[in-house]
Amino acid sequence: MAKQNTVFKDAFNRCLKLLAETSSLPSEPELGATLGVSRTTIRAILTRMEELQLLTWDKRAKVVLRQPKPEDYYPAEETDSLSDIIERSFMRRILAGGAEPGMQINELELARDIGTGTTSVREFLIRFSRFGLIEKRPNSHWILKGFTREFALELTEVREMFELRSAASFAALAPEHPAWADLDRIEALHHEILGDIDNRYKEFSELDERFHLLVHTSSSNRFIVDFYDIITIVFHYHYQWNKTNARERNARALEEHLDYIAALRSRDPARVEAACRRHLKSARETLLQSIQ
Amino acid sequence: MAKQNTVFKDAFNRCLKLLAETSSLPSEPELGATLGVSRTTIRAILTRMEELQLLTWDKRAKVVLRQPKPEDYYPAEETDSLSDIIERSFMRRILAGGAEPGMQINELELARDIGTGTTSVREFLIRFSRFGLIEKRPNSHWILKGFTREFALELTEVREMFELRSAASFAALAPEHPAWADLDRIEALHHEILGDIDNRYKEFSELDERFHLLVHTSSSNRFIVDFYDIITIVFHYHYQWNKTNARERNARALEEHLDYIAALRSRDPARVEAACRRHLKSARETLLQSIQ
DNA sequence: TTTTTGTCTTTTATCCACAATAGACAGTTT
DNA sequence: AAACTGTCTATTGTGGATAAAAGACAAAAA
Repeated sequence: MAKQNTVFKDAFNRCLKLLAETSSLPSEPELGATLGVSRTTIRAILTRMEELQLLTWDKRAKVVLRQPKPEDYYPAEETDSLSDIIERSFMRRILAGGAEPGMQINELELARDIGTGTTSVREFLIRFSRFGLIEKRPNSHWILKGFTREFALELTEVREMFELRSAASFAALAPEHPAWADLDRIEALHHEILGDIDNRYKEFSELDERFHLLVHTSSSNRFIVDFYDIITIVFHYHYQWNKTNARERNARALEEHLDYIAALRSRDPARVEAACRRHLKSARETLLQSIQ
Repeated sequence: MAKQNTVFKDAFNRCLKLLAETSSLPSEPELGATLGVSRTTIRAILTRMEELQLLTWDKRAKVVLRQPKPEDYYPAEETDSLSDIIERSFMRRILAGGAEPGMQINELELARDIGTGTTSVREFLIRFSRFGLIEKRPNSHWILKGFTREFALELTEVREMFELRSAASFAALAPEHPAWADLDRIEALHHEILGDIDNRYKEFSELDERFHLLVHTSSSNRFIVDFYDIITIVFHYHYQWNKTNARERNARALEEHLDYIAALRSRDPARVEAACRRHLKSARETLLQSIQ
């Protein structure tokens, strides 16, 4: 097959949820805007819905006939884009499987393993190479540089440089800048999660990403913001892998965040720097600890 | 054709130069190591040389029959790898041609224009995207973000952060570290070029890259070193494009480098920082000036 | 006039095929 | 024994084909 229709399937599933809430659907362009797909895809969705007798569709009239049933949805594993699948397989191999630094990575073998063509694997590896974990030998294989202590130290060194600078710009933002409102919402979520930490500590990872990304964004520097992708992917897979003491670690990080947020609000550069450094230091220690 | 044999042609040309200097060639593995290619390619080269009656080849005996003539060489344009060709075409389009920020980039059109397949163009764009000049809309086109003033400012901001830190580490290197010897050679070249600036000012660009890369390398941080690629490519194409006052600009930069080098030698952090800042400031001004 | 729909074209994502290149291994030479 | 060559296999780089998805444009409806 030339192209997976995951965009269609995913949009179809999301459209089913919309359908559950109304008795008729809006115009094709409007649906497209809502679901973030083109009209071509919308029309394919409507056609499929008609087939399933979920609605009648005649030009503008889209009348809902019945509520969607669980079997109307496409299974979740069919809605993941190929690049997501490749990313997950690859990260599992290099993080979980005993992947030694220096190991060779073979495009063909990886592709066979995942059950996909080589082109997609190749493109993934090229994209992934900017994270500094693999390196290409032209006309030959890739080399795994490995998720080592050095990697973590180099990553955190740059992260700290960037975040200190971003935090300083954040504190200097005009009071009417929308970032302050985002910060309010994020702070409120911190309190919520801390209030029910035993049950909700797992939500930290996502909140952490949101918070730090907000800080980095205020640098208004594409290189700084883009770099945060590396942090995100490393921490994302890392949290999945290393779960020891997650509750305590997250509770502590939440407290540090609150301190950091208060410092940002004070707009006092020295205080911002101190709070930021304190949090980054403990984030680095957590990461290093989990490496060996 | 499935794959261009540019590796063969380029290695063949380089092997001709080796051949001009001796009466017989070394073993296949040794030749391979010298030219940086596999034995398969070496054997293809030897076969071709036999065909051209440049040598007789029987197992270990490779006797040179005659000196290579100019027509024995493959033309230079056939030895460039496809990705280099694509890079050049692309940079010409976006730097020289009236490429407005926000413009759409079309893989198919670009491929037709360059006379190549879409796969190669696509892979180039993915690799190139880390330079922050283009951005992908999934399932759709790329957007040119443009070589704008903001781009230059964001680039130099990060560059300055990284270089200040690298310069500080450089000054702290042990005296026996090989980087000091590299620095000596680079400094000597500075004096040579300055001594004949009217004729040799064009050599600055390459020397500049070598010097700054040496400094960045001493950070021992892959992200900092990798980032220097972006600087390199931007300045590389930029110098080709903007040549006004090149002689004066380069002379001034060479003087600043010498000052910077002396500061590194002094190992005095304050002096290093001052010299580094001074040079980076003028480098930034030069870049910004040439943008509009 | 503005938005929507029907229809059609273009482009992207992906697989596959094949030449170029790398690399493995056994036998041969020094 | 160590290095080299002959031969063979495996992998990479690249063009081409095709379904999915985007998007252009005119006709139709509000």
